Parts: sequence; C-alpha cells; structure tokens
Amino acid sequence: MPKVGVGPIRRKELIAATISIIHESKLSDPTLAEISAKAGLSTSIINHYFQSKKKLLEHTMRELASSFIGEVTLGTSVAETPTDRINAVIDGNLAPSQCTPEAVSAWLWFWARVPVSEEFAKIQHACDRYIAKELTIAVKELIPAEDVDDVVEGIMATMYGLYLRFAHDPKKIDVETARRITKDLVFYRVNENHCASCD
Amino acid sequence: MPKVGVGPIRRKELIAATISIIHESKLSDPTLAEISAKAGLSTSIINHYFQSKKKLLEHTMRELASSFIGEVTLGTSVAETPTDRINAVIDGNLAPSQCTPEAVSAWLWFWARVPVSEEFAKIQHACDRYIAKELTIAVKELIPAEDVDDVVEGIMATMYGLYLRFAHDPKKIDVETARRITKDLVFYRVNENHCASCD
Amino acid sequence: MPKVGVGPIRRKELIAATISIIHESKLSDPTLAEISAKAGLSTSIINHYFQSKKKLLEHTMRELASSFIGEVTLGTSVAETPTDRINAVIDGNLAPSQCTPEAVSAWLWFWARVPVSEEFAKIQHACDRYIAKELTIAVKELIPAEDVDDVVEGIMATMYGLYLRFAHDPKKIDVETARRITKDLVFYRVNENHCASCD
Amino acid sequence: MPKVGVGPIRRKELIAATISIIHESKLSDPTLAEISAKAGLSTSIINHYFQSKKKLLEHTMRELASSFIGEVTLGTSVAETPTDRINAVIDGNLAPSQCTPEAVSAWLWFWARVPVSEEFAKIQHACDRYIAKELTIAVKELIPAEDVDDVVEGIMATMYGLYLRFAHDPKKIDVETARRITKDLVFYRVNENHCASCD
DNA sequence: GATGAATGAGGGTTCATTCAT
DNA sequence: TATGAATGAACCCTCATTCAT
Repeated sequence: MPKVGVGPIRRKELIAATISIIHESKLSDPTLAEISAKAGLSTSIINHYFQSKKKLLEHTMRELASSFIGEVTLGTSVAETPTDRINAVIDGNLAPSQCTPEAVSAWLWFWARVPVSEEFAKIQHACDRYIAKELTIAVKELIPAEDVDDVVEGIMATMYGLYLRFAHDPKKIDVETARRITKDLVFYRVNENHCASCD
Repeated sequence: MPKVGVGPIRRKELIAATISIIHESKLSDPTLAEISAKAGLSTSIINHYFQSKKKLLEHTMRELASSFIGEVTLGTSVAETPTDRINAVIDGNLAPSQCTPEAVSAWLWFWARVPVSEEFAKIQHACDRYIAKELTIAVKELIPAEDVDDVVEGIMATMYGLYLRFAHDPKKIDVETARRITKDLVFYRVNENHCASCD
Repeated sequence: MPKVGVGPIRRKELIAATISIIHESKLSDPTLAEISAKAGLSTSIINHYFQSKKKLLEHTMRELASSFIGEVTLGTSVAETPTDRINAVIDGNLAPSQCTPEAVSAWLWFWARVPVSEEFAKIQHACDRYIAKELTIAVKELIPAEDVDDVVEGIMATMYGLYLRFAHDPKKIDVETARRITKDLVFYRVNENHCASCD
Repeated sequence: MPKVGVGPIRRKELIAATISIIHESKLSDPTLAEISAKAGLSTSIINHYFQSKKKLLEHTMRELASSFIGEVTLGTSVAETPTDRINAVIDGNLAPSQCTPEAVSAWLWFWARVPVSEEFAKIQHACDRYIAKELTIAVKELIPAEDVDDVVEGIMATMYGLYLRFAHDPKKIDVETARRITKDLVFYRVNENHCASCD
C-alpha cells in the first residue's frame, strides 16, 4: 500500500480552491493570493506544488474535463441502444455534478481562455472529440449518413449553449429542464416516434 | 447639418481596435497599450474619449450588441409568417456580419465577462430578452403553449452554442452550415412537414 | 484712456478660480482642469495667459500677498501712536478679508509650498519682512531694545498660528476673537496698563 | 520573549524614509519611488507592509504625533505647579526632538494635508485636544475662568506659529529662543510677577 | 513541507503641456 | 482670443515569481 504523502492532498485542495475562486470572483482571472487564501495556505506553496500559475490552471481544467468525461462514460458504457447512448451523453453532459454554479462558471471561464493556452486547447479538443464520437456512434444508426455530422454538431451546440445560459442565469433553468430541452430537440429530429402529426 | 467632430470618429476607431485586439490577443484581456497602438494613437487618448478602460469595453460591447440586434431586426421586421420570423431570427443571429472571427471572439470574451460587470450584464440581458421575445411570438403559433418556453430556450442555446464552436474552431463550420443545423433542429420540432416518417 | 482688453479680466478670473479651488479641493494641489472648469474656460487658456501652471500659482500667491499687505498698510498709514500701529498690524493681519475660509486655505496651502518655489519664498519673505518692520517700529518705543526682536517674533507667530487654527477649524474662532487673543497677549507684554496686579 | 520579525523593522525604516523625503523634497508630495529608494528597498515593498501610499502617510503622521505627545507627557507628568505644567508643555512642544528640520517640515506638510484626509484630521485633532487640555488645567489656576480659553488658544497659536517660522527659516531661531519667546508672552499674561510696572 | 521577504514587470490613470485651428 | 486634439511623463498599484529560511 503506497504511502500517500501530503502532496496530492495539497494539490487537490488548491485545484478545488481555484474552481471556487473562479466562481466567487465572477469569472475574473483568479490571483494566486485569492486561491491560496481560500485554501488556507501561503502563496508560495502554489509554485512549490505546481510550477507556475499557468500549470495550476491547466491542472484545474484537466481535472474538470476528467470529471466531465468520467460522468459521460459512466452512462455510455452501459448503453445498449442508440437512444440509450444519446440519453446517456445528454444526461452526463448535463449531470448535476457538471451543472453546479461553480462547475458552470469554471467551464465558461475555461472556454473563454481556450485560445490563449495550447494546453487548454488540447483539453477542450479532447472533450469535444470524445462527445462527438459517442454521439456519432448512436446517431448514425438512426438517420441517413449525410445528416449525421450536422445533427451531432447541433446536439453539442445545444448542450454547450445551455451551459452558457446556466452561467448567465443560474436560476432560470435546472438540470431536468436542460435535459428535457435537449432531448426534445434531438429526438424529434432523429426519432420517428416523436412526430406530432403522427400521434 | 451637424458638424461631426473628430470625437465620434476616434471613438469608433478605438472600439474597432478593441474588438480586433480581443481577437488577436486570443481572448486575453486587452491592454490599453495594445488597443491604442492598433488605432495608431496614444494610450492617453482612450481616457480622453472614454473615461476609463471599463467604459471603453462597455461601449464596445454595447456596439457589438447593437449591431447584432440591428441585424436581427432587419429580418424580423419584414417577416410575414411564423416560419419566416424564425428563419429571420436564425439568419440574423448567424449572419455573416456576426460570425466573423473577430465578432465571434468578442462575443465569447464578452460572455465570459458578463458576471464581472453590471453594465455587461444589462447588455447581455437585453439581447437575450429581445431574441427570446421574437422567437416566442413565432413559436407559440406553431406548437402548444406549454412547450413554447422550452423550445425557445432550446433554439437560443443551439445558436449560442454554435457561436462557441465557431470561436473554438473557426474552420470547422461556416455560416450556412450553422444556419442549416439550427433550422434543421428547430423545424423538425415545430413543423409537421418535417417528420421523417410522414414522407 | 488705455483700452483695457479682455486679458486682465481673464487673468483675474483665473486667479480667483485658483483660490476657490484650493479651498474646495481641501488643500490638495489644484489641477488646471479644475481651475479652468471653475472659471468656465478651457484648460489651454491658462497657458495662454500665464505661461505655465507654476506661474499661475505664483501670480495667485502674489495677489494674495498683495491684498494682505494692502490691508495692513491701510491701517498703519494712519496710526499715530505705537499702540495704534500694533493694533493696526493685528487688525490688518486678522482682517475679515484675510480670514475668509478661502483666504485662510490659500495661505496654509501657500505656506506649505514655500520651500518648493523660489518665487513663493520671495513672496513670503517680503510679507514677513514688512510685518516685522512695522511691528518693530512700534514695539521698540514701548520696551527695551534687547527685547524687541523676541516680542515681534512672538506676535507674528501668534497671528500665523491663529491662521493655522482657522484653517483646521473655521468654526472655532472668529475674527474678533482672534484679534482679542493676540492683542491680549501682546499688550500684557508691552503695556504697563494691562498688569493685573496693578488694577 | 516575542520574536520581532523583519516586518516592524521595515515599517519603521519606511516611516523614517518618508519623513526624510518630505523634508528633502521641500514639502512636495513624496513619491513611493523616492521613499523606497531612500530606504534602499523596492517600491513594491511599501504596498506589502502598508496597504497603500495613503496608509503609509497616515502611519507616518501617527508616529509623528505619537512622539510629540510622548515628549509633552514626559514633562507634564512630573509637573507639580501650574507654572511647571505650562513650562513642561512649552518645553515639550518645542523640544529639540520636535524641532529638527525634518520634524518641522513633516509637521507643516502634515498640517497642510489635514483637510484632505479623515485620518489626518483625527490625528491632528487628538494632538490639539491633548495640548489644550494640559494647558487648561494649569492656566485656570492662574487667571479668571472667563479668560482661560483665550489664553490657552493664544499659547497654542504662538507655539504652532513658531513651528511655521522654523519651517520657513530654520536658521532664524533656535529651540531656546522659541521657548523663551513663548514663555515670555505667556507668563507676562498669567503671572503677576512679570508686570514691568511693578518691578 | 511550508513560509515570509522581496522584487520587477506591466498595467491603468492623471495631468500639464503643445499645437493646429 | 480661445479651443479641442493629442501626447508623454510620472505615479500608484497589482501580481506572479524567486529565494532564503
């Protein structure tokens, strides 16, 4: 049983503090002073565990993305039908754990900084690719091949757009509503079952 | 004929420079030095025409929003059917003028700073309200009342989400694709005509 | 009859505005923007009539000193006895025109800037010399020669000190009180008449 | 034995440097660059130990006032007669430690900035009140009650006025002269012993 | 492992001044 | 005579980072 030093603990504390501060400071760039104060530690400790502020932020976003992908995978790995899989992706994207005010703030902050950091871009790209891949697998079994890309792109846009709206007005919509809105649009599009005129 | 001083001209130049710099500096916070250099003016001039950096940014975002709303109104004002109106809103949102790399960068930058500024929040809220109102007028003539809000929310989320995707990867999709993706989702949802099983 | 241009008028307006602003801005260094706004003129005009801010301030203080000396001279020129003369100096120093909140503020501001400006030092020195001279003329007729300098110095210190107290708390003492306080100390010192034990 | 960190030391150094610079720069507003250079430290360190320039200046003036009151109290606390007490106040006010060119410059600078700062006003008011109180205790045992306030006010004005004259011309008078001038005026006023006509 | 001391680069802002009109 | 446009120097302050302890 490997002895877990205090290092990993501190790192997690600092990452958590970073996300908190991004939210509390209303998406303004977090300062090391704020973060370390939140974690109850000294400023210097950040450069001790991470090498720089940049790397702390990158680790933070990697953590965020990791949790996000984990949440989605949890659902898709047990999906049996295309519909199941689509539902799983949507439920994972819009899972309660991903829609806390803190997480949503962090995501928006992150998205707006993607262009400034190679590393951020990589992380974001990986997330996108993963979700797109999962959705494509399912969607292409439901509609003609030439329509697949558009629909997948549309689904992702809708989910990301709902994040944006969460971030700007957390009280407006809740997780259930967001899931319903997304699925409503999607399944009208991909499922014959949902055609109003056929009911 | 009112004599137009050099003031309004400089203000427009500085606002244009601000948007350019936001894009060029890859969404990092623009500095006055960058902006004024871009405009070929001195740093001091910004505080001369605007009172502070904050106000310059607020004016910039107001300009952005103004142009955006203008573009949408241009279309909706001549729309005759609900379908026309929905198309107009989507076309306006995703108009070429609103989807230049610069504009998209500015919007994303803006969205991520909404929480830090009262003024930003007001501007963003006004835009949202306007688009939501226009869409609601049209959508409620097409589907049951209890579904209207969800669908409107969904349409807006999709459009905003596509902006996000534009911002992260400008080469991936173009204006026409974005419009098609949005309309595809929307009209499958609100129009009996588009039901696949009925064709 | 020499035609009086607008120049001298503007100069007086600007000097008056300077004194007002020194008082209103609570003794912080006045800016040209404040002064010209107060005078209802543009900033540039100051450098037009005076060559620089420095010179405007010097002219302002010269004006202040000039008015001060004038006030004192008005009284001393008609004084017939040493006592008259001393009274005249004190009444002139502490004349209502010299004890307005604005004037007192200007004097304190001025005193604290004497060391920074050659010109200021000259003006202040001239005032000092003049008052000292007038007082000496009178005092040396009342007390032994070897005591004169000390007493003159003491009188001047008392008057200047009262200015200070005016400036810090205008409501505390008024002109009449200030005059009485000064004369009380002085005449107990220089006049046998005021000895309490002799009454 | 409490370990004294480097903090208090630096703070004292910076306060001392501030007073020096006020004097050396001839009462113009000291800049952080000047102060920190004088202390042999970087500019940033000032905001590290004090939070702002404003606070540094407030601490400096508080220190100045503290030393001043300490000096006076040293004398008054052992005064046995009213005359002793008055002498003690005068000697304390005009103590060598309070009449160095640096201290006098700092006091004049301070007095001229009292109106701009709440904190400065508080400090100055406290000093005034303390000196007035001490003098009143003594004076009211020597002269009729209705005259006490005037005389106290006069003594204070004289002492403060002498500071002014020190500041403007350090070579003109020395501590001993200043003390003598003040006491001369005061004791002629409050003591029957000093009446010239009775000798 | 953890901290406080100290720094230096860079930012926004103020302000007197110059110049063309 | 008077002004608005424009500048550049100087200032305060923030903040990530380094280093010795």
